[in-house]
Amino acid sequence: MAQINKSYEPRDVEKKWYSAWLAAECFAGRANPAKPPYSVVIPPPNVTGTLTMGHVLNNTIQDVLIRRARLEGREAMWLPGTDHAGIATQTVVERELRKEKKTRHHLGREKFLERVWQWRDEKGGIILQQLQALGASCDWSRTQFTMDPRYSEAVLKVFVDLYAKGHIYRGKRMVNWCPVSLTALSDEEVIMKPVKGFIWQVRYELVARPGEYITVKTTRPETIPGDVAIAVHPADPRYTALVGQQVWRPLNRTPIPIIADAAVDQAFGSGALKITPAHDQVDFEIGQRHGLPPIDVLHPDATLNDLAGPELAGLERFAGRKKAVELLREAGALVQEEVYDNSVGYSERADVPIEPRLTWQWWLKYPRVEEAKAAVRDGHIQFHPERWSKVYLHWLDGIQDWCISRQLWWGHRIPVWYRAGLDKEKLTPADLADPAKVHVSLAGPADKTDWVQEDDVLDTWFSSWLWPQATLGWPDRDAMAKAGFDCFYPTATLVTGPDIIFFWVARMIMAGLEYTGSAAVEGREAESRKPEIASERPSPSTLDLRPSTLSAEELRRRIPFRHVYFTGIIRDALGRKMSKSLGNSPDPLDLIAKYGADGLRFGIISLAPQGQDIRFQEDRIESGKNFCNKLWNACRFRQMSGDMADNSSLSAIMARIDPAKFDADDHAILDRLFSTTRTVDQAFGQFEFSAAVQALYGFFWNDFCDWYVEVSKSKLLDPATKDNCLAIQDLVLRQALLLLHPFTPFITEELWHLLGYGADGKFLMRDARLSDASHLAGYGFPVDQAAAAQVALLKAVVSQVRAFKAEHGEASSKASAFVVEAGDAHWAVLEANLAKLKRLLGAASLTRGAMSPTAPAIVTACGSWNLIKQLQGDPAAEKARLAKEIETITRHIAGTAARLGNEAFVSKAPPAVLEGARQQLADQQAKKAELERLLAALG
RNA sequence: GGACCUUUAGCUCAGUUGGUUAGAGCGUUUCCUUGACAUGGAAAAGGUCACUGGUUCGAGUCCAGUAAGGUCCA
Repeated sequence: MAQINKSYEPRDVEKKWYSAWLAAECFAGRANPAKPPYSVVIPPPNVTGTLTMGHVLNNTIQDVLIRRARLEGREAMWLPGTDHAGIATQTVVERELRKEKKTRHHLGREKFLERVWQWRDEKGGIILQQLQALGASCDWSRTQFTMDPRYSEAVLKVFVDLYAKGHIYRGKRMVNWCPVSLTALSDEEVIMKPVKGFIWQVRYELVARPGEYITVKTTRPETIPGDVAIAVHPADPRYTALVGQQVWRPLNRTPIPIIADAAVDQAFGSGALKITPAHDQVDFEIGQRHGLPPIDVLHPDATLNDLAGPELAGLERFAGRKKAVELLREAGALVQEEVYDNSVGYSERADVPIEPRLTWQWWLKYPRVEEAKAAVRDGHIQFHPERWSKVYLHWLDGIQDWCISRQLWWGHRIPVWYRAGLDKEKLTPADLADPAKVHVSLAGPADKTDWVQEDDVLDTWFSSWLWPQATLGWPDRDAMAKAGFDCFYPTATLVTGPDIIFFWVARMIMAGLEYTGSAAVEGREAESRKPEIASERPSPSTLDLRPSTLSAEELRRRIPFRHVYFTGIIRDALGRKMSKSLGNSPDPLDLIAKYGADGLRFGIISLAPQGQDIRFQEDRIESGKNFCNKLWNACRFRQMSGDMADNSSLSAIMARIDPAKFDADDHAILDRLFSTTRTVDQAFGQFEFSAAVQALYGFFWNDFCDWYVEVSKSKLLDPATKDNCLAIQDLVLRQALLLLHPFTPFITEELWHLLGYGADGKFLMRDARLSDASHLAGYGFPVDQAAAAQVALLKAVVSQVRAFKAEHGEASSKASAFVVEAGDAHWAVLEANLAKLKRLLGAASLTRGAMSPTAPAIVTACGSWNLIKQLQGDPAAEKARLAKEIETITRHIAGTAARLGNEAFVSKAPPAVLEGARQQLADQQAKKAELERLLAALG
């Protein structure tokens, strides 16, 4: 057996085992009727992404779950992959092109896409390699990409199907337009930010009554040329007389009407509102009601166009705003300029203010909204922490149609074809429903020359919402059988951040409910034989969304996952989000190099309690590393302590243990092993990973290393106890390695083999099985609670006496002499543990005898102790010390006595509590009496 | 404006259904290189559990309110 080095060096160990695991296909999850399945799909990182601390936390938790499931004997399968990330990826490649002084338009769509694929093949998916460094035990043979041909087909099939069912429609509506990326964004991709700006009061002169004005407030004077009306509330007495009149629009001077509309807020500003239908959602709706056509004064890149008038045309929008203010001032239309705190929507990706813009887009009316609520409300899907379900349900209550088209090239091109020669901008609802004009199918029209395909691609989330089922082969029956769909769907747990609860979690649930379950798949097959497009499609406004028809059983079969664990967000030490621009995010690979993957994993889990954001502290990662070193050295101690015996199985080790030879410490450590096993079991059940890690840390470091290993040192010298002690160490180390393995996979695998728990070709991670507490107890060891209590007593005494020594200036290692005055029972306990105690206390002698009045003394739970020093103690100081202790104990006695003197407490408190208090009082009084005796003896 | 979260030691956080003198890690101070580990050991100092009321024999824990900070939605 190889000798264990003095300190743990992670680098080589990690490399060695990861390749060994890969070579032995330890990560493979295969449908296996003999084992209960446990599956997890990775939240696919952007293909452009690199590993962040957020990924570290998220993927460590997934790996912990998967590795624990393996040890519990489940068929564990963790499915990895990446997301094509439309805008992000396209932006990366366009940036490369810019260095060559080119744009994607120079290349054309086809060449550009070739270029993107080339980029993907060369540089995409680095993050998956990085996950390997972290130890992620994904089944890499299943790696998926949302643009893979089979996956893409699933995406497009869903589009065609939802179109056929009337859930998808094309409409010219107000969207969030990103003037940098030149594409529509969904509401979820817009970040509201507070912005300090101005609001301007502008007056519009009445055409019929020169010199009289109506005043409005606006933050966007550059859009005034797009004004088509001034609106007031119909019940506003200030303006009733003016409704129907005309005013002069002050820029691009034209008469526009004053109209009345109930949507106007009378309390805002003057109560009059300028109506610019092309640039504001509310204005658009008001314009629609009054038959006022919008005037769009902006180009797609948000520069002002000719409709803005000659002075403004060509200006960038913020320059245009300044210019518009100048023009208004010159024209005498500007009444006032005020500082104003506004809330402005920013494009998440490009970080510029979005423009509300009227464009033709494809929209989805969500399927299965009611069922999606029921699935969570009725507990078929459980959120951890539970409170997120409220956020989820609230979003579903106010759900808006999803803008699924994007004006990008990289993505799933929408499978819609328009008859050549049609003006796409001018299609009526009737045209859109006419198969002779618009064709929707997977294969496309038979005669492609006569048709033109839609330019737009689908929102990336329209592919990732199918992730749990499409990665398992859906909807292709052969692929599903091969991937083990029936075994692994629904997946067990989704681990993700609450920031994508709407983007992704909710949508996956709806997609799962719509498209999985045996009935749904059968149904689809029947449907696909029908013509793709119904001749009479319901118009979107009258679409009859099907009521909830899924039984509870069907819901359980269709949901994509049973549990959703929401991680916290990793923040820096100041509580700020980690971001590239702030540069406050450490590189996880640096941390792995510095602390080891296991140290990083252990550290990140230990500082991530359920449901809270996490302030990152590198010192916690360092203590993860230190823990690994402690584990390492405890095993090293075992190896140095005696020859290795049969460790090949749990029962082999158990057979080496003879309970008849147990002393109190043996009982106590086994008691703690069992209770820690239970604690960890429970923590997993409640998704409390940091609690599990803390329990293991405390058990291993404090109970095992600080106490049991120390007492072992004298037990190992005695041939009568040596073998038993080694066997108990072997048992504790084995179980500790098993319990720790999900958190620290590399070091535990290494030690597993170094200590002979696993044979060659067998792996802790794959072949070992975790025994729960009741299974361990099944070996019939009588864990003696009285013995465990005795150890607790000894620990308290040892700690007290050590402090006593330190207080009197004796180093813990100094061989001191103690005289103890104790009753027979207490002395019996001390005597039985004499060798251990002398070692733990650094005592040259520990004898029973009468107290000396001059030597320093202390009252412990096991009698009174003298510390015999070469020089005599200082009686005055000793007196003062004892007096202070008496004062403290007297205070405690008063408190306890007061509680017991309370009639209500005595009559109402439970007997155990009452008895505890009485015992406490007795102990306190005894201690006080002893202290007083010592004080009196000093004279 | 609505909803949720947080407030406990110098810092970051635990504290499960209310029950002895409120815990951990890091940091600080003192001592110790003894044969697993200085990535270590032994000890010490450090808390009015944000605030105000209430329920209770008993509140860090339950209830109501206030304040501060944060997140999401509109």
